Amino acid sequence: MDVQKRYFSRELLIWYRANRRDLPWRRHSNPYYTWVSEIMLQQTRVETVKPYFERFISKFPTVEALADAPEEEVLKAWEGLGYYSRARNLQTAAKEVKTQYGGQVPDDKAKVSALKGIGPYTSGAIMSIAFNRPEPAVDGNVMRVLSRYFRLHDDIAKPATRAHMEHLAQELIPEGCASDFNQALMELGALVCTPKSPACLLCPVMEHCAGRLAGEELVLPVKTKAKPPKPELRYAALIEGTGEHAGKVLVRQRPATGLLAKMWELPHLLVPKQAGLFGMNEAEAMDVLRGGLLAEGIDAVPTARWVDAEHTFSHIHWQMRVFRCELRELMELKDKERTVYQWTGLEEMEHLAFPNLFLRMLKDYFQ
DNA sequence: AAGCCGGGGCT
DNA sequence: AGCCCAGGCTT
Repeated sequence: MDVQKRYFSRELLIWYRANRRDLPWRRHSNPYYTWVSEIMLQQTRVETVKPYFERFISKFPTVEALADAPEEEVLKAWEGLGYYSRARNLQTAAKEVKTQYGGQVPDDKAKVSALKGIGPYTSGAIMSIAFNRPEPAVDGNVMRVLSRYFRLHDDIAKPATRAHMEHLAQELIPEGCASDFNQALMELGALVCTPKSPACLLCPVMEHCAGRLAGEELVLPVKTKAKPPKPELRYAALIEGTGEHAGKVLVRQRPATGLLAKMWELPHLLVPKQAGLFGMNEAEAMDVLRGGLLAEGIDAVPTARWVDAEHTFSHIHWQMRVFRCELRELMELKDKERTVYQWTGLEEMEHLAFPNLFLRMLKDYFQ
């Protein structure tokens, strides 16, 4: 192995051992903790994950506790984190680990990889961090670091590039130090070799960083851009209860698959784009909403605009206009057309999982 | 290979 | 306000 590689592995390990962050999932060595943290850390920052991880582990301290929990509780514990299929896959996998492996995460790459929600990165992370096995764990941080240090111009959005990086990353693991080294690589990407303004002067491997020496630290890694999200206009209804439902709001549960699966929301409809409806006036908009609600068995009259809200997913941009509505009549709502409706106040919300968009609107309404 | 899945931080 | 970040699954 050449000097540049040896130097990298040695210096990075030394740096990490002096600079590793004290994180909740690093306080004890427990494969279940490693697993939960790695799933939460997919697409999510450390600072965001910390409080979720603490709450999640106190609610579900073991694989078995997670396997045996009601699904709604798991989803509720994930509320606000996003990518909710992660939570459902994690529980599915926990049931598998409970029944097939006696509740112990197996020290076996093939078995770990076969679990729901665990792909090449996460299996590598679990095998290396929890069991100190010399497996690569190549995430976005690692690809950025390696692209820069070795001055690789391959597009990191391409699967073939990831395969190359995995080979390189495995080669770099110092004998017997897979756990620390893989964490060191990711730690460097998170703290020093950051996407926007890398702190090269603080970097333990700056001297042999080919990207930096070529003055290319800001153009690396090369990555094709994602398509912009598709805009969607939606009209939503804030239907306030009366009588026995006074002080509550009508909410519904989303279908079991697809976007925001099984999460709760305000009733709303997608405004068809054809008729140039983006420029619809208020009265027309309320008419459209009234018709949409009626079609679901809700006889409610929109009375006034309440708030506008925007929310961007990776591929869709929601522009939502919320109207206050007066309820005239409610048909049999429970399980109607397989859609579950419920009146909710702050108390009921404790048990229903909402995406952040609606969570914020409802908290705002109730406070 | 491309599209589907949330949410937040930085400038 | 607009840009960027990013694993795994499904098609």
